[in-house]
Amino acid sequence: MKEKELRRSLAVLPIGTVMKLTNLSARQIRYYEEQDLITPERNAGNRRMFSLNDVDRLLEIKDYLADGINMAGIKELYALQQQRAEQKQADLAKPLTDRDVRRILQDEFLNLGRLQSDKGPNYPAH
Amino acid sequence: MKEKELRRSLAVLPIGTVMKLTNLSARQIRYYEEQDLITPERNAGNRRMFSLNDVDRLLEIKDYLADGINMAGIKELYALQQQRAEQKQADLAKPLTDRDVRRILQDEFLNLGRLQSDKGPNYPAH
DNA sequence: AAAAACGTGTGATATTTTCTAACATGATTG
DNA sequence: CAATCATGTTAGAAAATATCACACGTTTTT
Repeated sequence: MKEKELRRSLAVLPIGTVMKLTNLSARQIRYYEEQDLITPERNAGNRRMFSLNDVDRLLEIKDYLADGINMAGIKELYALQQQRAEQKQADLAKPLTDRDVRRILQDEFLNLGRLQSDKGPNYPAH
Repeated sequence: MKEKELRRSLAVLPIGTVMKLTNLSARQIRYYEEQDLITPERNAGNRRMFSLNDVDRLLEIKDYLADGINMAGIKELYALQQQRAEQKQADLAKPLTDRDVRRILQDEFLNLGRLQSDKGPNYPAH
């Protein structure tokens, strides 16, 4: 699935194509960029070049706008989404620190203790 | 798989993008079109617009040329390939005519007859 | 060998596309 | 009502692309 993501993020489309694909005006597309909702690349001649991901996002933006959400709201949505993605990435990167390991082990011992002693008559099932 | 094919045949790329993607010069790309090896679409302003399939084909053409096949040869290859695709399509469209059915049945009967009589000592195995 | 055909590079010129920047505008919103 | 939002429109400049013609080194034909 890595190759596909690469393809989808390749900046190969000029604004004219994106206009047709999204039914947005050049003005709208540039404005959304100004609002940091998308960040198309630039080629050597300063022309904006868009990826399929950009097109997807523009279509999303259209939907959000149709739902009455304004630019600021959409930007906020993407910021949150971005944060969550980063967190997930970080979690994957270093799955367990030493502290995590110690904490987890300690928890297990605590549970062990609880299971073998201290079982009163109303000890919760399982 | 129909949606994917649609995407791959969408003419969305300008020649500049295709040049980068294929490492071919504009001259080469236009010449290959002149030789009917590709047929990019044109937008309202007469600019060539290419699909991902076009890019694939251009890369193929590059390979063929590197292998020493000339334009005419490549054109022939594609013509044959095209013919086979059409035939396959036709076969799928009307899988069996009445005549086919009768012929196939007759073949089976013939084979039956051969199996049950006429088996000499050297009858081929299977 | 001379001539012709191939595949490509290059240059000139015209047209189209895209860029930025500015001003305009109807619809909210404070 | 004044300000902000989201978009349209226009102007002028730069970039990308189109066609056409000529050049040129390599095969292929005659």
